Amino acid sequence: MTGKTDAAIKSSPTQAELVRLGLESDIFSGRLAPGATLNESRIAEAYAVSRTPVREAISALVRAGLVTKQAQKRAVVTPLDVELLLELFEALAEIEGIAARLATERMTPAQKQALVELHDLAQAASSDEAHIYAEFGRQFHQLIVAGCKNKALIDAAEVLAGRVNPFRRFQVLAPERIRTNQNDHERVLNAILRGDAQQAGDAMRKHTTDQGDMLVRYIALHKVSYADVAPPRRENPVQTISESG
Amino acid sequence: MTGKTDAAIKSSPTQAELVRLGLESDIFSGRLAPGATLNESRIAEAYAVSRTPVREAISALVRAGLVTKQAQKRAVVTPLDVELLLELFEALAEIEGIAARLATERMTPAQKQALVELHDLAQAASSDEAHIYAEFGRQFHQLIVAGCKNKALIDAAEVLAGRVNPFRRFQVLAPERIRTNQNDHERVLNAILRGDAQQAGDAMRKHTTDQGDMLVRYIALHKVSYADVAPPRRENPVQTISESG
DNA sequence: TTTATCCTTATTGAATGCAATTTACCGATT
DNA sequence: AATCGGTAAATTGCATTCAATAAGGATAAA
Repeated sequence: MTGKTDAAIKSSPTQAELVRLGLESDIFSGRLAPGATLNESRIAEAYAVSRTPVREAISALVRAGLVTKQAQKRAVVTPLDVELLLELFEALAEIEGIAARLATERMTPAQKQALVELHDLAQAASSDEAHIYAEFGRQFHQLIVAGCKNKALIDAAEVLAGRVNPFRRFQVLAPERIRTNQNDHERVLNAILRGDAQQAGDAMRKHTTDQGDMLVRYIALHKVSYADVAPPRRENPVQTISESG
Repeated sequence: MTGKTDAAIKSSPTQAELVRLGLESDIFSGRLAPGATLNESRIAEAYAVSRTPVREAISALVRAGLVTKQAQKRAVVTPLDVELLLELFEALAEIEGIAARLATERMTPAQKQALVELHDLAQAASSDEAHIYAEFGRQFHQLIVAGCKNKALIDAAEVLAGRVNPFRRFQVLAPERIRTNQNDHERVLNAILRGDAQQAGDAMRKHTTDQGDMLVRYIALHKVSYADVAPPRRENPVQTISESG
């Protein structure tokens, strides 16, 4: 493989897929805030592709629930809806609870060990930047969900976690909240190590429920309004993909 | 402006959406069997549209899990995979169990009444054609899931039920199996009416688990092989959408 | 000033065309 | 006979283009 077309980078991942990943990242990071409108042409320009793959990417995000769209109208990043957010967390809590229950009996000793190590890492990181701790927290949940070894369930959990993602960034992890979080995780972890599936499931469900309540309360208290989330008028900037080579 | 384009029928539902619904129906009915390949051009021809909306429809089905596709390769109707089928049913059973538990405390009296009536209707229909009873059974599950009043959970259940759908047609409902099914439903129904959420959830989960086991056993026993499901060579016919007016 | 209506522009939905890749076919070699 | 390679045909991914619809703004009326 020598020259080929200098534009063609690598076709294994489709253009549409690359755009999808880019937009998803923009949404998760808040560069595309809930309520922002998506302009196909502008996105196409930003990613240096035609509108076709952009449309595919957008419709994928619609199916994932991250973007909302009516026929003939502009796509918008799914707006903040406290009602729905609570429902998402309720569903996520139930499913993660199930996953934890199943994982207790399905994780290999090595996987349980990995979970312990991750927990300890998080403990050590808890004094560092909050977003570092948050990442460990996310991985903790992910490891447990993966432990249930049921693709369909893992999928469902990922979809829900993804939909909740854009709103997590509103949540500031105060040191005290990190402590609570860590205690919750420890309770789940101990139940898993003890082999008490029921208890693990219950603890996990309660933990995620609490997380949701906290987030919703934070949003309500700080009056995170539509305006904070979606600039009312101005067209939103779109991240340009960085060209490599 | 009287005539307009005679081809343009009505643009509220998108072309892509119409094609998606058509393909979905073909898959559920078995006209497009698991393992069959989807040819964009041919489908486009059959539906009298260009390939663009067809591609959108296909990628929607991919996201729903009904169709499988790798970049640059042909899309195929997701093949029969007993392993995965068991996982799907396990996940569906857990989620429907949760839904039943929540529904017990959230359904209005009117909704519970509707459930009772549906159950009685099914009872009466149980001696008729099996597929009529099957439809009532589907609705019974659907009413309960809807009763949990959590959009996210309802969504998750629908996705899973949809993925399992293409394989249900292998299952012949023998009179004796209908009896068992009806008994299961009655157990769930009684728990709901009694207000015993825990019991309703457990009964529901067990019921759906059993359904899955039955289906998988049927498939194994009757040696439903890949060949039965996917004609190895021949291109598959595609249903033509019926033109109205 | 506010509100409603028309008109212009911006934007989406879909058709068509082309390059790149995969699949199918066929003869050569072991 | 089966496997491997190479070539032709089929098929996908994407760009481009055009018609149809929605959004935005100016003008007129209240």
